[in-house]
Amino acid sequence: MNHCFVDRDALPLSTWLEAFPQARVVRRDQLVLLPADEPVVLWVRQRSGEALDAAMPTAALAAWQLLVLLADEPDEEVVADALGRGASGCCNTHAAPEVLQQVALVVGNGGLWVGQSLLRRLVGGTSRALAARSERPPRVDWSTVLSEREVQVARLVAGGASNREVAEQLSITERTVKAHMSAIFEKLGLRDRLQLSLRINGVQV
Amino acid sequence: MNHCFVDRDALPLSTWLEAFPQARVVRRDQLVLLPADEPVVLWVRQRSGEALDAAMPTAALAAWQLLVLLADEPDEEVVADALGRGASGCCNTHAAPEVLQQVALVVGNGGLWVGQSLLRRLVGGTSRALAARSERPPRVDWSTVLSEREVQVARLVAGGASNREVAEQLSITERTVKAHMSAIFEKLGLRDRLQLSLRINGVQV
DNA sequence: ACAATAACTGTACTTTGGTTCAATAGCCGG
DNA sequence: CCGGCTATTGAACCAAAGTACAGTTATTGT
Repeated sequence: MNHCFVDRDALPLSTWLEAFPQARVVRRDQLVLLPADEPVVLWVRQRSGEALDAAMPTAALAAWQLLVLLADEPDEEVVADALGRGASGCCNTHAAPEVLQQVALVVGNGGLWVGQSLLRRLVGGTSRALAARSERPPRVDWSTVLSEREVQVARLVAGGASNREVAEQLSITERTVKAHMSAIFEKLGLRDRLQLSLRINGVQV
Repeated sequence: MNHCFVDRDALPLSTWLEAFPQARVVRRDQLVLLPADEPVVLWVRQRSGEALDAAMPTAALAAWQLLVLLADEPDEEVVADALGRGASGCCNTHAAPEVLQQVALVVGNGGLWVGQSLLRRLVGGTSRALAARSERPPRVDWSTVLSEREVQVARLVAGGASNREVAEQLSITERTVKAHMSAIFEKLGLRDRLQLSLRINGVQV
């Protein structure tokens, strides 16, 4: 299976090429120039604020072309719209390489991939859901870098918990939570809890 | 893949251990103390008459933690609710070992197990799923609720920027950034920038 | 036995985040 | 024209986050 990333500019994210070193990267207006004789997954990026029309090709997809939407800001309506236009799936633009490979596996075998969190929204459920889980596995194995306790703290913080809430949850002092946080920042080279959240949830580097 | 059964008491059913002899069994309050360096499926039991809140963990799930609800009395609404809270599936508490293994296979590979009836509904098309969604308490669409400027601030903050960085980026005062943030929190009913990030990045519902 | 690591806590401090009082100015629809 | 919305900013303030320095306890490996 070949892979082709389609973006406004032909500037691939490093994660894309990590996932598929052989992948082609083209601008949107060059999409029609692709060779048409081989099966390919088109990874179409929709940037922040863009309408779906701007990203999705207007031409019909060939039978051997599979399309996955890479959304900078995933949104269930956009996903539903994309699926309605023939896309085989949707995931975050900044998803980790392993996730992209996983998506490719599912899509390549005729499946649909919409990401667990997004699918969950389609299914329904209460709007005030507390569970915060990314459909992406951690980008680096920070579980090996961090100690067991630090990972517990990091998990809670990444889910939106304050230091006090973490302290209550783990039955330790808020001071100790801070100590763990400082160690976490030091080890991972991060600045604050928001960046930690982005890292753990695989949203960003 | 490891398996951990979570119940009010740490008393596993025989079928559970038949399906996964290596499985761990813990009480609900011990959930956060689990080792964090290995992928695991959490089999959370909801006993008869219990609310979902009693069974489901309040803390955020890590990316490598998958959650399957074991319901003593499976109910379609409960299933939808559980999925909305981050579960990867739901089946009967007393399901046969082979069924549990089947569920584990699907869930472990990133799929959702929702049982035949609910699944059939989803296959019916996303449009119907969306229609069903619109009947429930509406989840505010942040990009339409916020003003244009607020959206700009929100995006930068969600990406990890500090107030000062946002101010520089938009050529305004840090004070103004704060004003926008307050308005954003008010409109979206959020507590701080970390929750805003989770909302915007689609990690949280 | 000893070094190293992890977990935990205290006091004190600086920085950042967020709110509460304001206030000024522009735009737009009724 | 005016009421409402938006953008902007100030000063002051409180709360939370994060750092610096210092210390105890337990465990583990050499």
